[in-house]
Amino acid sequence: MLANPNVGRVEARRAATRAEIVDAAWDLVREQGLGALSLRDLAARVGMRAPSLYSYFESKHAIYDALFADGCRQALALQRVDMGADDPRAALKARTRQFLVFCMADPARTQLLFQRPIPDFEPSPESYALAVEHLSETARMFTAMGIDNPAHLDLWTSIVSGLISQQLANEPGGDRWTRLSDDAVDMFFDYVGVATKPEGKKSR
Amino acid sequence: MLANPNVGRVEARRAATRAEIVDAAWDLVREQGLGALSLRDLAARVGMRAPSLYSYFESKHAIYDALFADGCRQALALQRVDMGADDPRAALKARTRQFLVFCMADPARTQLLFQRPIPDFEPSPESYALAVEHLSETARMFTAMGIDNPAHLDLWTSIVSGLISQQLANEPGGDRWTRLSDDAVDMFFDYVGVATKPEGKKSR
DNA sequence: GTCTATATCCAGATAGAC
DNA sequence: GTCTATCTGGATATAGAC
Repeated sequence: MLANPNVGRVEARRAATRAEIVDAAWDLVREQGLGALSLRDLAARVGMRAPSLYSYFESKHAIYDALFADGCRQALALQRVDMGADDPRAALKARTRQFLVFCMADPARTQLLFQRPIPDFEPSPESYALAVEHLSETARMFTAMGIDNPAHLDLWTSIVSGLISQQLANEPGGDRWTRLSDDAVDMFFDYVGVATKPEGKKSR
Repeated sequence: MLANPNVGRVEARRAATRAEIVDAAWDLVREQGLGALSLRDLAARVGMRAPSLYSYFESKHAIYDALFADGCRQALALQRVDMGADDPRAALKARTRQFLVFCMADPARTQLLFQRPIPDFEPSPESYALAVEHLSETARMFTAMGIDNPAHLDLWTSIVSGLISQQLANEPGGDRWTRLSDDAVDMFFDYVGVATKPEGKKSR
């Protein structure tokens, strides 16, 4: 068989259109909420009619799944930027603030990624793997800090998710709960008893 | 005007039917989720047709509102049972366990009361007052324990809501997070620094 | 690939007879 | 108060022309 140089081009075009649809879907759910996403509106956003979307996604669930995967990749990318803090306590504070900003910046995305908002929607295994990787990354960070008790990791994720859910449910747009971020880290670190500064690391 | 003894009877009948509808609505949302509540199904449960519900509630939102108020009253009733613990730490542990059982027993109710699950639904002022009362009751308990910093109350509500949201979102029916209840209380109490046993109170 | 047209189904709410 | 019948509007998804 001969190599067909058009195959790559046409596939790239398709991928670009899919990405355009996903971006438009983010816009819609940001404006109207996760549940309000309709294929009609979404198609209109990208200059199509609803049935044409089926050329790119086999169902509405597949679109949610693409959003889920996309959101996971955004969260992972954020998690990989270096925060430049050597002290574990300061590092977790910085990381937590960063994560809360990420979550508050787009409540619909937060809902989709970290809550269970769409009835009958479950991410595909491939997308779910991205979510697992996000948690694994946190687990690695905890191990590096000397926190190896899985229950402590669960306790921590629930603290963060509590700040987020209270903020979003009771005062979206405000900071009554998110501003407790540093206090939450202190409370948690005091409880699990990790050293605030590993001595003899910073200066050589 | 003469007093009409039938007025009371007919109103009582109406209230009873309303209560019957609310109970049937709880059954439905427990089985199928909050969002799946439809007037047709609800009417069928109580042996009616959908339009007849409008004799008892002026809209679907009014039904959600009645559910919200009813759930608040359940939570308030629970909050008022004496837990028989004099030590603040033990008291909060007992109270928290009780609250988590209440929440896990009916995830749909928990969602309705403590999250923001129905688009465009906001409880009426009268119903919302019940929710405020529930929080006030917790605040009173905290004051009695010597915790008067409002930020600490917010921190606590977010800890509890975090345990609940993680448990419901990631492992409904399990106890991976709810079993951290006592640890959470210890962590919190250690941080806010209240005395575990107020001395000279127990024996007189 | 995209369209029109349609199938199918569902929802909440209202009109008016009884 | 309850019903039938209907209004109005929405949804996802499919068939088939172009």
